[in-house]
Amino acid sequence: MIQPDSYVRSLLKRSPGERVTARGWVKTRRDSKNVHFIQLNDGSSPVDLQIVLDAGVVAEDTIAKITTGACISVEGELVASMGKGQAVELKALALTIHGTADAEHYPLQKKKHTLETLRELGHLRTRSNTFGAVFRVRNALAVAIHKFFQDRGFLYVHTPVISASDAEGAGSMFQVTMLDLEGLGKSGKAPDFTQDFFGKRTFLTVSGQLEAEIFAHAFANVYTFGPTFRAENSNTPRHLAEFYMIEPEMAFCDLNDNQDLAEAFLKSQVEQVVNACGADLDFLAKWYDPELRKTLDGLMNASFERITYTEAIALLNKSGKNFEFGTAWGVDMQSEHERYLTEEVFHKPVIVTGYPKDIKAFYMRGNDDGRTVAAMDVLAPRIGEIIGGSQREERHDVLLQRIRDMAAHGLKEEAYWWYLDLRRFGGVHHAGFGMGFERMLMYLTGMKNIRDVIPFPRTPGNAEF
RNA sequence: UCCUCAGUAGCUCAACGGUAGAGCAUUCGGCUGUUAACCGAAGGGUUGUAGGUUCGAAUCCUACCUGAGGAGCCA
Repeated sequence: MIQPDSYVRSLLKRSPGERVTARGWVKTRRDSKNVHFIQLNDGSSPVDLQIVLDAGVVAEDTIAKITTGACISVEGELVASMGKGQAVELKALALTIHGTADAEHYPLQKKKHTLETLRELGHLRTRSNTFGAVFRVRNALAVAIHKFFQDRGFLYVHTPVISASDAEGAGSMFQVTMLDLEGLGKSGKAPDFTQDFFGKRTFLTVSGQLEAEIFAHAFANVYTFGPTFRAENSNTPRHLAEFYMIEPEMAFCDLNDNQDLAEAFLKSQVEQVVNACGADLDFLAKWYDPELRKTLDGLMNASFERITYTEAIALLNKSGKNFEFGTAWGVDMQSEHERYLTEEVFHKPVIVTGYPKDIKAFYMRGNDDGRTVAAMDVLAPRIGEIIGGSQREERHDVLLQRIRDMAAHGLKEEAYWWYLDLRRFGGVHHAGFGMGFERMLMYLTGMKNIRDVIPFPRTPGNAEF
């Protein structure tokens, strides 16, 4: 295997004269009369290692097999480069071909492909420059998120993927069942879920929040970071059926603390990724979004605007803009409204709080005015809502009444017995939020389709690879 | 799910009612410490699928499939 000091990333920083072995996949080969140049990449760096292979070091028929996509090892000596574009290069003394890539059939060229084409080559797109950069940033972002919370003493909790409850009280969930669907269909009988694997209907989770609240009532500050699933038939560049979500939950926390944390969280992520993946961001900026660095700097340096929903509606009403959808108090804001606020009014992230309770989830804490809840949405330029959260309703009687009021929407009091118990025994004011991992990655990479920031996108009609 | 646009060579695209083309890739040849190298030649197509209109359809019409953008739902 490749040792830490032998990744291409490391080799590029080592000194001329060192004897090393490089391993990886060939990006391209250029031939001269007396010398061959091979661009080698092992996924560790957006910059390739240039291999210099003098004529005669390996047989002619071996050189013919060193084509784009082939996997090779090269032993040699690092030397100062005679050409421009790299400080050091590897002068080959011996070369091994592990796997050839028949040039007539290998689908990746050294030329640029469209992202749509690469999406259909999900098993090979990982070797492209673009997806190398994207997935290194994805890795760095995951590390940054853990570091942010770990530095603050948060406990990382794994909430269940299979769940019997629906955190929002509505929404489309993927059902998990071992019942014989084919047999049921033929018999015409209704399914009996008491006979199913878990003895009740179960689904893939849409959120770990309710379980995270359990942990917040014992560990104070906790966070989840795992996959979530939505069976909605959403066909947009911003939605996936399977995506990753980060959900911190904090006891002794009100909505102001929650906003402070969300803002610090977003800034920390950008700062850490900028520090860890500068070369990748430069590559992405060059090919996909010239404004990327400016956007990221803007987020790090801006003080997020904080307004109430009521103020937001007032701003929209007096904007003079001809929106496709009308704005009125009590109606949720549309994408165009959110974009107007972040992109045209404030030119930076905006935190909107105090939404009407009728358009928000049952667990959000009721405000004293009786008609709004302590909810918050963080809206960012270009991608819209990146974080949604709230202070939770910690008053047992208020929460119980809210659940009963929403029975018509399918909320079952008995299903939330343990959630209500948290308010009966040692309850405390608490708050939290959820952030879509891929949405944040779109922001960081400048990628405009969410399918290009997750290794294997799951969308309606597509579960290839 | 709704609206709009697009499916032509391996890839990126042109031709928009009258003989289907280019660049890149591939193969072959040449040249050069090259930088998504360069120069020359060759091979490569039932124009997404199924119907229809027409003397004639890649081009017009219908349905379906696939992809993209916008909307809704949301993270």
